[in-house]
Amino acid sequence: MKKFTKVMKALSDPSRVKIAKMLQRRKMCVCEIQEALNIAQSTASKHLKILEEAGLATYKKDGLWVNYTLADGSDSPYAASMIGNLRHWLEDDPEVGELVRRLPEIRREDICCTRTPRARQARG
Amino acid sequence: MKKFTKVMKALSDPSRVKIAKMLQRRKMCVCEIQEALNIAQSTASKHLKILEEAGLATYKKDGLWVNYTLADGSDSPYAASMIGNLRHWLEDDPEVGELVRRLPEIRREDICCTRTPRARQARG
DNA sequence: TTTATATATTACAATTTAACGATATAGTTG
DNA sequence: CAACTATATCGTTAAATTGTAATATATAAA
Repeated sequence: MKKFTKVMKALSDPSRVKIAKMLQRRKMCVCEIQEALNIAQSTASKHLKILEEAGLATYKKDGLWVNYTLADGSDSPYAASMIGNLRHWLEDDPEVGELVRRLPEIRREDICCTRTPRARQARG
Repeated sequence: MKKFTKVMKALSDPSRVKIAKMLQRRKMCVCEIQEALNIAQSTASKHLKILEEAGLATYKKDGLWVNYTLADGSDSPYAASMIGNLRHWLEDDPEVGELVRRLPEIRREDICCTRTPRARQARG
């Protein structure tokens, strides 16, 4: 029961649904999601944790970066089913559409590394 | 988006999931659900309203009684899908099992009508 | 080893939710 | 119409949720 309601709760928040729909397109790091949704970093991180604990998302560390992807559903049949459904659900939602349209412009190289003096110097 | 998250939110509460699993077996009035879940009448009524507004349940009035059933899903494809999934999901959940086992003993005639003097008199 | 940086965690304010008792409403019965 | 009854709604309270800034952690680079 808990395992089921956890998946439902995870998908009951619009921000998390949007994250899921973006991860459906490509892997993303926390700062890319923060940028795409225009939310605080801690907020993005927390949402991702909730998705992960429901079995809807996973991550792989790559140095400093943490790449989140949609889970394969092996953790939870409920999550598996919802991930499958979300492939076609909400494809024509206006908010999701706008997000997806802007997705190519959301690149980690433009977001994080350029913000500090040292980083700026590094790229000239 | 809202229509989707509404379904998810409705099913993110254990009491409402239990109600859905009971309605899967048979139609029920508010006082039967109140009795089955051992909750206040106003609580049962509110849960049913949330399920109804998500497109997961409907009701038909029959005199004083209001019979709730699972919806046919025509209101929302998301609700339709979840109703379908819930047919097999959680069938072996212990809490749901216990509820379903006790379901035959939950009869409106034993619950509501017998509580007042006049009702008692009416049935001798 | 010091500095930088991407992410996670914590602490807290604001909002939402769930539960209840009390009351209102709608329909029934005498 | 007056009493009764099943359900809905309202007002309140406690708990959970959401979002944020501040801080901690882990990894990389100098």
